[in-house]
Amino acid sequence: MPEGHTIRRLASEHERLFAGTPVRVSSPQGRFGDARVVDGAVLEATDAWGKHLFHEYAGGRIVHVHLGLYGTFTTHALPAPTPRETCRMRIVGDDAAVDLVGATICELLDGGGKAAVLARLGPDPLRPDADPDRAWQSLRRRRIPVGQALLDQSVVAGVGNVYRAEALKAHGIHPLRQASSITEEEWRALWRTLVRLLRKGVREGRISGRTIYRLDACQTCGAPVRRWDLAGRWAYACETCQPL
DNA sequence: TGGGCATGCGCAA
DNA sequence: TGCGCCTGCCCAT
Repeated sequence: MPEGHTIRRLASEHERLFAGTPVRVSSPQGRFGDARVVDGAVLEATDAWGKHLFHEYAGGRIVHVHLGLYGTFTTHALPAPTPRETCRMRIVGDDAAVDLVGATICELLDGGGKAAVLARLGPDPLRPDADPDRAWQSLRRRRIPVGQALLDQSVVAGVGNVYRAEALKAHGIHPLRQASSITEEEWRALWRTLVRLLRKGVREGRISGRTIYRLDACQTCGAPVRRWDLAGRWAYACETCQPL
């Protein structure tokens, strides 16, 4: 379930479990060979930006994780069970262990590497320092549908298919409207909704209260939900609530 | 019990 | 443009 709210929760949990103490880091599967570089190091802090998670170790070593579509972290009490064969990274601390499987990215970076990742990302609605105007400046120049632009992580970071569908629906905006046609007022309202929905997702640990995403009928008016392929991802709209 | 699908993204072709 | 990643969930059988 990895949209931005999931990553934020993982960052908080991992910081609570491990921050300030040395941890054992390994790669039972073997595909994260650089695990040995941080094995035994102190995890100083965690950070989340959009769908990207960072474990920041002493000495400027940073482990960067992106879960992709079906990567997951699981947390175990100690003693941790034997890791499954596909476990990309295991972290063991004083009180708990976490296992990572199925991730798209699990790599070692330095500060410059992290900066390069962040440079490709737009503002994250979950971050207090996020600048929605940066996203607006980016959005208004795009000659693509607004639904496509909202999934572009260089415009806004952390929004996935569910939040895209629900946020546009909440404001009666059809996903196929041109990004450049969105007014500044509409964008500010959309941003506030993204902040509200993502924060709710962090609080609840899941995305609740869907009104169109993967539903047959609009929960507002009962009209059938239209679904079509938009740049390789399913898009959803109630064409009564969101006229084009 | 097993097939299909997906809240994502990078890369090869 | 389509595949690989390699899991969890839902649904048909």
